[in-house]
Amino acid sequence: MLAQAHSVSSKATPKGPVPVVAGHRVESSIDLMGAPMSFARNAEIYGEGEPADYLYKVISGTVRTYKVLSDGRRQIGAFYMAGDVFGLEMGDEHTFSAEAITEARVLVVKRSALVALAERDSDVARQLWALTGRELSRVQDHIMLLIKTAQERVAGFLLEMADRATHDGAVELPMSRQDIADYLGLTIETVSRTLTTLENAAAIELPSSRRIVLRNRSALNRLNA
Amino acid sequence: MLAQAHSVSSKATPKGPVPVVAGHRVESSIDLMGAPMSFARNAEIYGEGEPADYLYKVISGTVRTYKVLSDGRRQIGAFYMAGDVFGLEMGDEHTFSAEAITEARVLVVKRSALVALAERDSDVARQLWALTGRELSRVQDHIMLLIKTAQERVAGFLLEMADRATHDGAVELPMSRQDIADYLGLTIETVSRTLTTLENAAAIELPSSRRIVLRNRSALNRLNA
DNA sequence: CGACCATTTGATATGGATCAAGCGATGTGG
DNA sequence: CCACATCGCTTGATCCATATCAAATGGTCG
Repeated sequence: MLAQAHSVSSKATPKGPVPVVAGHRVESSIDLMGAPMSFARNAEIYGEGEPADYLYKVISGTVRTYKVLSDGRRQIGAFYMAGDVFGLEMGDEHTFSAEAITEARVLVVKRSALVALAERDSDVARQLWALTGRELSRVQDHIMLLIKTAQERVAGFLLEMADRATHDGAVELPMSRQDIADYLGLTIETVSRTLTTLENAAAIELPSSRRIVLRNRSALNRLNA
Repeated sequence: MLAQAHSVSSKATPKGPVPVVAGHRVESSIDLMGAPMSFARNAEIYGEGEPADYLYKVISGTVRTYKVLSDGRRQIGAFYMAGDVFGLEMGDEHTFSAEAITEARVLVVKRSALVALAERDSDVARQLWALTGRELSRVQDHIMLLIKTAQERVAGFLLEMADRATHDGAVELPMSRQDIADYLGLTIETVSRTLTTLENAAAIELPSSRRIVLRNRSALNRLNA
């Protein structure tokens, strides 16, 4: 349940003026209808199968969505960072679970309110459609990653993250090796080994395990096939 | 180019009353705006990167969408059969290529017309959104397939096809082993071997290579994890 | 009938998984 | 403030599922 999930971390504090997230004026109506909430590291935001009454927009921090198969294998569907919207469903249940990877602030928006608004405002309707469409291309790209070799998957992942989490010249990874492995359909050991291989090939540098400098983008792009 | 692609197969024959495809009254407005076209086996319907000015609805036959990586690996995104809509894009270019697997009849609908209509008719807008959403869940399911073992992928594929192409007790496969392999991220040999394994395990029967009887669904479902 | 193409089957190779230590950073209790 | 437990990550050794290479079989069409 949503209520329960929220109780995991903190009080909902809908404080006065809703914060405006950088860029993305396309989804302005979403921003205006939400209430900000905080989630602690590893807190559940919602679970698979729960009613999808809300959608979410990341203000700060990182969120993962995932599914767990009966035998425990976990597939991470996506990582969401500042500005990204997640949890928007066509059906009435969430098809993935969502957890905060880091301490995270998230705008929570009632879906029924948006859908009702979309009924009369074709602009809002288009925005909702666009969100679903953006998600679709993301997932399609993800599929293309999953058919590649380990090196290609890791290179692809690094390039993807480089566009989203670069701080003074280095990619800042908020997620663990296990998260990366479960996103790429590999094991933690393979991810680790592949990173060291890339480091030895002078394609990247690893100042620390969560901090990666892309030394040779074209080499990574080449792997990206 | 669309024009060129179409010339591959046959003349566009927009004959009088548009045929109404079984069920799916949800997309009625789409049905009403389209012109039927025929495509020969293996004919290209559109290519990756071409302008996405049209969307398509299968009347009969089967269509595959796919991408080819620089080194020739091909990933099939989906198989579309009677009633399925494909080629609907958010951007202005097709992100996959599309080909007829069998002789196919397809309703071709101008996207701009639909989008314009959606602007004023929130029902049409919702239908377009729903189509994108349906595609999204299909792709998400596909991802879950791609992280599994060969047996699980093939079992999952058979169950998926069973819901869409069963004729008097047998699944009728319109696509080749190569198509299946490229859909599942396996080789043709692995697909073939897996099928014989499943046959030996009495889970399926193979009267012919394109005809499969599901003898033990629960066994397949179990593999589906 | 013969040629061609799709599929199956067989033999071997290999990329990534698994099993198993080691190592470094982080935090906790004494 | 240090010693030690813990956790996340890396590295090493081995195994195995699937790929690759190769050939045989079967089905289809001119």
